[in-house]
Amino acid sequence: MTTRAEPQTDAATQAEGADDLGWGLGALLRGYRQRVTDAIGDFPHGARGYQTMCAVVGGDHPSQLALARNLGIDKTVMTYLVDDLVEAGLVERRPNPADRRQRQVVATDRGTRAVAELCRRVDAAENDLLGRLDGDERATLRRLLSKATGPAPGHTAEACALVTGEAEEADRPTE
Amino acid sequence: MTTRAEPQTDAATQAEGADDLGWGLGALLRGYRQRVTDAIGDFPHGARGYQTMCAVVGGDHPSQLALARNLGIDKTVMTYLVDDLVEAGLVERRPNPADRRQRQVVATDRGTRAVAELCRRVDAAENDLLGRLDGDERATLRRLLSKATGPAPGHTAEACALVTGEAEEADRPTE
DNA sequence: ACAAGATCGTATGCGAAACAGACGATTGGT
DNA sequence: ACCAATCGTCTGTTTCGCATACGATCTTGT
Repeated sequence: MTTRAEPQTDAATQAEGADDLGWGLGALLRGYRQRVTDAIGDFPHGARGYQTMCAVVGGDHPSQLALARNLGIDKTVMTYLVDDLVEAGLVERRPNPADRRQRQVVATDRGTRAVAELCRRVDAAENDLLGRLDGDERATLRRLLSKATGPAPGHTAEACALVTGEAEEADRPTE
Repeated sequence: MTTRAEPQTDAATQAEGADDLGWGLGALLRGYRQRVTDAIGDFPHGARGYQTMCAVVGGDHPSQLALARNLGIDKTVMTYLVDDLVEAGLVERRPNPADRRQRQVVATDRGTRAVAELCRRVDAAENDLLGRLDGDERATLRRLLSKATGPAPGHTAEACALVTGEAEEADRPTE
């Protein structure tokens, strides 16, 4: 069958080199989720719920859909995710006066305070995650990530969507 | 120094600042998966299958379990993932002569060629993903990711596990 | 050599999550 | 007033991770 090849061929090094971006991203995100989940304890939906709260507090999203797109999750998921946050008294759903189809998600005082508290713990978790990097490198990594993904979450949802997958259908002829 | 702008309240900026690492990682990984999925077409298990193939070709993993740990996926998933790769004629399962409990996964010639071909497309997809970054920045990002996650995938699986979440229980009590 | 315990791969069941489709409510345009 | 489009919700399907269990195999102790 001549199936076997030596452990490290040209294709091997090429594979390793071309793939370690995806691998590194995956590994780092895994570590992030793991540590954040540990850090925030029993928050409604774990790291996802926390990130949602951050987006609610940090940016002004006119609708649940904008929120969902920003975070890259499905709108049907956002429904019961917001449900649980409301039930926990962390956010409120209020009809957008400009367009009553949309429901604007705003944080309650308690929600804002909870996020501020969690942010400290998450910050510690992030520093733990990036323990192999010194201060300059951490700042550089954050800056490069931010630059690669586009403007910060809170500002222009449209530009963010370019990276989060929003413009894929528009950009891509067929699938 | 930070990319932080001025728009909102204390809690808002704090939230945004503390969270944009997780957000950036998630957004970038989403973009990566999206583009890679598009690029490789109907590969057995999409981006996951491709990454598995890369690990098979690039590193010498003694067992399916080592492979699964390296990629951060469950061993039960690895079973039928390898099943499908075998069925597609890309890899072969062979008992490890040193330990017949383990099944070593080796790439066939066809699998190696397929990976080499896919690597080119994935490389293009990655360059597209990092379109906002220039050459130096891309190299820096890769370097920082690699440094943050530990040694390269193929070499020391134990050290990789430190970041992928394997050693969480053993490592954390003191930290 | 034999028994006891640990490890690897596989099969199975359960719960969570993503995804697609459909529906009511609402908006804007004609 | 009608029609198309959008938003939020609901439902069903499929996938995925995870925990458990079991047979095969290795390791260790006696």
